Amino acid sequence: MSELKVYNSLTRTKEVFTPVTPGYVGMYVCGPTVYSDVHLGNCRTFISFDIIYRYLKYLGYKVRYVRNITDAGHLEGDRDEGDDKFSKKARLEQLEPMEIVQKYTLGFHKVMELFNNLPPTIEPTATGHISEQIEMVKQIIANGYAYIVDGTVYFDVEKYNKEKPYGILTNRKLEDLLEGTRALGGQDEKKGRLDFALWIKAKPEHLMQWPSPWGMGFPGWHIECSAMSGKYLGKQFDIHGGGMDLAATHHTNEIAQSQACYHTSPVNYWLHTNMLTVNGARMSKTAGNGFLPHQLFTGDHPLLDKAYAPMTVRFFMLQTHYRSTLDFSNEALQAAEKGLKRLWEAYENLSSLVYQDIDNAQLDNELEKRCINLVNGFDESMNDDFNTAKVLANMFELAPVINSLKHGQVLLASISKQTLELLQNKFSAYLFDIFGLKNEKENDSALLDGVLQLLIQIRKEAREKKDFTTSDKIRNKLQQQGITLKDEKNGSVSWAID
RNA sequence: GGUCCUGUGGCCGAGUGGCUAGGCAGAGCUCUGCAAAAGCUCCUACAGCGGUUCGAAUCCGCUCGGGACCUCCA
Repeated sequence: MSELKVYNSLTRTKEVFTPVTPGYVGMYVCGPTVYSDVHLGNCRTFISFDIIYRYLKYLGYKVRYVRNITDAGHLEGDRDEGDDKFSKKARLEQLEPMEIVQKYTLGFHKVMELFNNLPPTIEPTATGHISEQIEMVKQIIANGYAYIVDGTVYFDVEKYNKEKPYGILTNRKLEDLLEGTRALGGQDEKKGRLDFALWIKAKPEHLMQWPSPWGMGFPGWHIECSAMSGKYLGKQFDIHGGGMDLAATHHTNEIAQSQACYHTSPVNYWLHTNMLTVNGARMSKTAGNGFLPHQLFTGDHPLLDKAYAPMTVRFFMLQTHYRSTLDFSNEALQAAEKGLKRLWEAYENLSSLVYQDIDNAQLDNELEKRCINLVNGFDESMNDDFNTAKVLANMFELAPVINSLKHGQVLLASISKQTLELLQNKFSAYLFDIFGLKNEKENDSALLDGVLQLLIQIRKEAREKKDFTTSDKIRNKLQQQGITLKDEKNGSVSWAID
């Protein structure tokens, strides 16, 4: 089998993945800022990394997956004045800041569960790691890369850049960055216009503030990830992930902070997911074009024709590579819904096949070989920077083969028992364990099936008497209720909920 | 302005220089009391113009279009 290769933003190439400690992987993903509902763009990133997490586990790695909850300190805009988002929202909703945090953290977890994302192994909060952040800031000051102005601590970017390339992650030179930076207000305190705050002095009216060696304040925008990844994954760890929008500022500053503190590059592989777009423009909180998950599940949104199930959305996202932009549209979602249905039917057909060793002479070597190649292609594609779309294409190529085996167009003995088992095992592993899909039909109760079996029996008797009026009535009425009856080749009848 | 990404058939989308990805939609056929489902077949595209090459969707250059980041955002 091939080796796992991942696209590393730091080097802008695909590299063979070699963890720091053989057999173990440390992965940090930037989590949500919990002052409002997560939108689908946020969800895309978390789903992408959920797949990556699941695949690493499938490969046999023991993975420590850390995803933070940002619940402190983010300012509105690039200013040293102004409230943090939690205080502002708290005033609007007349709640304690920690009530806001609680509310949206619970909402976030609920959404992650609906999408069937596995929880991270550690989910640390910024407010729970204030002292770690303060210690890190102290160390950066001690190392000479930060300065204090009236209770606020700034990182000295220009000094840092003399030793290490500050813009390494996005391939930018400091001069270019300085040129591109617009003059913003409230920057008089800073020595350099790219300098960013590690610790921010709080005004008396700030609701969230903590004591520090520099007075009452709150942590800067980027230090929490550096402090918490360092604490749980070490000074140098394997994978750091997040949305592409975080690379230029947040991740760039994380690298600088960790270098300045520990004198080591914190992350070996930087993985960035691309944006979800609506009509070609990026979905974002501030642009107001965000879809909330519940709007999608209920269809309650002006741009949506109907409701879509969480698994349809998950599948929709799997059809595109995580580093490509994905455009959100009704047409694309409907296509995904139908495609997923077809895949489930193929999977159900596959699982129902029981091998019968009738005659080995009927083995179709060509078909056998084709099946094996397509199945082995699953791992090959995933090893190529998690190409989920390619895996799905192979599955769809196998679907007609599976369906033919089931419906008798092709004899089951055309493939060997081992190959059938290989298909069954790999489909199951990929659909459930790696892609994290679940069959929403599973909720169907035994009771419903019992009732339908009765109707199917009555219809069968009617058909035997050529009483098609009755038989069609049963089928049509059930269809109106959203239940489809299918007369199979062998005379049995199956049913499905649309 | 700077740093990048991107342009694939009606739509969505994968793509390692040579072997028509795949899905959805559409058309025809087989099966069937009729449907549905399933199977088979058809629809062979790579923004434009040059270049490299025996051979380019894939590499290079230019032109045009779209997008992201440089300011909180996954």
